[in-house]
Amino acid sequence: MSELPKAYKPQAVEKQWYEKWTANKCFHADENSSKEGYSIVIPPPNVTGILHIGHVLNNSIQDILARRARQQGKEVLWLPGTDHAGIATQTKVEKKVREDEGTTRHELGREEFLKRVWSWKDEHGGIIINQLKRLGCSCDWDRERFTMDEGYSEWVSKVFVDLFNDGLIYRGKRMVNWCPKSLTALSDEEVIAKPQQSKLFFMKYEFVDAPGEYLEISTTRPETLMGDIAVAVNPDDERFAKHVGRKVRRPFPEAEIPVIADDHVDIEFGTGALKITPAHDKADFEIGQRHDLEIIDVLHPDGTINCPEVPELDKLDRFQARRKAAEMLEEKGLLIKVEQHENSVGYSERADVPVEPRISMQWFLKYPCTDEATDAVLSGDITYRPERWVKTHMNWMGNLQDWCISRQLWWGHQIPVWYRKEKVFDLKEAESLDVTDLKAGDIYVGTEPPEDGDNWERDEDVMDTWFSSWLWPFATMDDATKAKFYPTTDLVTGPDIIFFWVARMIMAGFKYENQIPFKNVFFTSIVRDSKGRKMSKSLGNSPDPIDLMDKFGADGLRFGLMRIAPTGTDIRYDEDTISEGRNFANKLYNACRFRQMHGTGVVALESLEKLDPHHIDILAKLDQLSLNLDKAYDSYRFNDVTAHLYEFFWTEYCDKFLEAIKFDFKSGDDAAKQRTLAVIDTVLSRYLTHLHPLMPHITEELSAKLGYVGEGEFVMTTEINQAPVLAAMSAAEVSKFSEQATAVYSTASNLRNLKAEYHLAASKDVRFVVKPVADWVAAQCDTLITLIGAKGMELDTCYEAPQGTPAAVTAIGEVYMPLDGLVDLDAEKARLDKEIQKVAQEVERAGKKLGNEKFVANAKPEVVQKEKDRLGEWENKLSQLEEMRAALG
RNA sequence: GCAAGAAUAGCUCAGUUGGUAGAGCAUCUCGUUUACACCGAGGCGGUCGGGGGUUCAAGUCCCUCUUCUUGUACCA
Repeated sequence: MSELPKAYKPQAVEKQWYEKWTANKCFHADENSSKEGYSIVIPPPNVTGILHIGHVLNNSIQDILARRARQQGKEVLWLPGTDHAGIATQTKVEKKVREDEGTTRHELGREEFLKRVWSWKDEHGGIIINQLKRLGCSCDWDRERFTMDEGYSEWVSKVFVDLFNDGLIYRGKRMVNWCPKSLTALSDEEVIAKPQQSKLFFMKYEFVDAPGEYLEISTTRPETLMGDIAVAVNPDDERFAKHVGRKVRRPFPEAEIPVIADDHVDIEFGTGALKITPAHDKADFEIGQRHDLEIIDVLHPDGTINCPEVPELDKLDRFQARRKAAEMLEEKGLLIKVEQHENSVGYSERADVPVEPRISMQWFLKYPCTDEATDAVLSGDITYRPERWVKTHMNWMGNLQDWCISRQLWWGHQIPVWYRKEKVFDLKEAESLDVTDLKAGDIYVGTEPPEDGDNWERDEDVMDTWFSSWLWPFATMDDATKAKFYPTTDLVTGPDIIFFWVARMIMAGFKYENQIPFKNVFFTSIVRDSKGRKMSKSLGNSPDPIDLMDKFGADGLRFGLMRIAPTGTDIRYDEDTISEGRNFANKLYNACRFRQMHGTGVVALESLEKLDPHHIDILAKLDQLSLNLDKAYDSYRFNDVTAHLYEFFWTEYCDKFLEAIKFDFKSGDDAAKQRTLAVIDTVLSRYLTHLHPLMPHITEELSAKLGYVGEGEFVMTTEINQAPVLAAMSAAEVSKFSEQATAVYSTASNLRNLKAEYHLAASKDVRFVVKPVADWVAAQCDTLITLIGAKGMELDTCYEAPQGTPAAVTAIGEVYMPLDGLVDLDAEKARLDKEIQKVAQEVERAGKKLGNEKFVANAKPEVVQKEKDRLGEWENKLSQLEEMRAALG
């Protein structure tokens, strides 16, 4: 055992322990184990993504749960993996292809492009995994999965085919969310509504039968007016009812369109007349359906105008076209005014551009097992923490829309549908396709390509990434693993993907495994910056966790983050909190270094005989810590876990206990020293085990260095010892010692205070005289001297203090601080008066409360008793203080 | 609009059946005594967002208002 350096350097230590754990297969989950199973599947991060602070929070919690479960003797599976992240990854690679090769994916062709994506994946796919390892994550890496690996892809196809055969998947022409940048359809969940400052254009359409007479219309999208096929008014709108059935003139391309009546139109909004563009607005589309209106699409997929009849606008970008169309209206004298108007616009989650409502042929899924999934959450078979997310979940479940699962991308699971070549055109243009079309023999749906493949053409689209993710809890496991570890125990994820992922996994779980996929869902907080903003790359406010680990260590980062990880709300990220984690690691390290300086070899605690109050006290607090941790873990209160660990070690162990025992080491009494070392070893070895889930590396390091864990053994694989250390001692005796220790500590605090008031904080020459309250005080004087930093402490029941001797009433009795030549009578009088005033106030307050009959009658007996005890103490103190004050004249 | 959450010390946050408001950081004063200055001792700092109510007693329960966050709906 080598002497430890003065400050803890986590970097090398952490790396070394991770390697040791891996080499010894500590993370391996044995599906044949007879132990109780515990399992978590990781929310798979984007395969080419990099770690951000949200991942750190999320995965630290999972690691803490997994490590704690191992310590409780469970067989633990933490199953890791990554997600192919269709749009995000494809977009990245397209950009790279454009930059590096000056070409596009279409020029390269599907096969060549996919080669580029795979090599990008191979190049960057390991980054986030290595970052998780750096963090200390105890995943079973032998079971690492990827949503596009072979077995997983088979599952995805199988599920598609199965749901198709069930009639739950169909193809149809629908109004979908179209991303003009990624050139693909999106699900409703991938559209983010953003409030915007828009312009509301007021324009006028001339009545065909009455030239010079106009109908006023308001719109935010003049660039789509070429697609107008009608103007709608509310049938109850008295202003316009008479116009229904008349025709107005669309300005360009010029056309006569009818005025129709529809309830959807809001009389209050704008002019009360709504232009109907069924191709470019969801509501207009529905109105169009009701009135059997023609659909005129005036946009290209990329958001540019498709309207050769109006050359001024044709091929313009939609936003340029908006301005241009307004100008054209103005030139024609048809623009009345433009108002500022706040509305919200749907943005593509990935590409961050406004989505375009667009009619297009897509594959849709009717969700399976919705009833079972709803019941599972409502009945509590699946627990949500915080519970309020149940409501959010239910709001969504109650308003389910069919899921648009096809994407016009190449990177992903290609839809396993083939069209007979000679009919491919008809089939692709067909209004709808579903299981009934299989019978005609013109489409083929299967996990394997059709045998006469040359006669078939495969659907080009791929599936939404989430269509693979929703199978994650079971598609990642083989049968033996499932038998042991499914359903999984805990799922830890962010509430932002409750619809994307959590809710859908529950439905898939019921559909394919006939049961819930997980028992508890823990939703983490969202980490925000100090101004309360979401962390984002574009804002540049997202700290790099790797930098933080370089600076504070993985353990420090974990501990610091967990200290502020609440169960409910968002957390504001503050680097100072992380540095507290580093400081704590250093404190721990130095406390262990202090132990090491007093000899090698673990000293066993063989007996509780002859232990001092502060020994018993710290052991009692250790036992209490264990109980507190159980409670905090049971309720997933990680900030409580952290707070208990912090408080016990820093305040109770270091600030109080370690200071108190320094006298044992100075005294020269070897037996006393050995007893103290035994207590230290008991506390440290257990404490390091308790702390391990939060700070896995340093706890292994120190346990090994101090010999608490043998060569080839690990804290992480050691079952936690739950038996109380003080089991052999009666509760009454324990509390007697604890009270004595508490009295000593509080007296130390009082006397330090007294010293400070006389500017003697630094002086160690001060002597004290005590009028003790009990016999046991005598044995505590040496400890007190050490704690206070004083020269001596005498007991003298009959002590008569010289006039003006500073004194304090403490838990061990009246204590005097004789100061030769330093006595200032007036100062001491003033100090005592102040103290008396304070105590008198307390006596009055407690007296008043106890004088209140209703309080005594209604409050719980223990509350009343506590108040009585307090009053007694204050009164006692007051009379002592008054006595001392009287002695000064 | 609807729903959920939040508002406590200068900052970040605790405060679990109502019973004398807490921690860390920051700041100030002292201090390198055999672990640790990534430290120790001590101090300063709060009418718990405003207003009402219930109660002997409210940070905690109820009502209401204000501000913020997050969903969600509508948005021509």
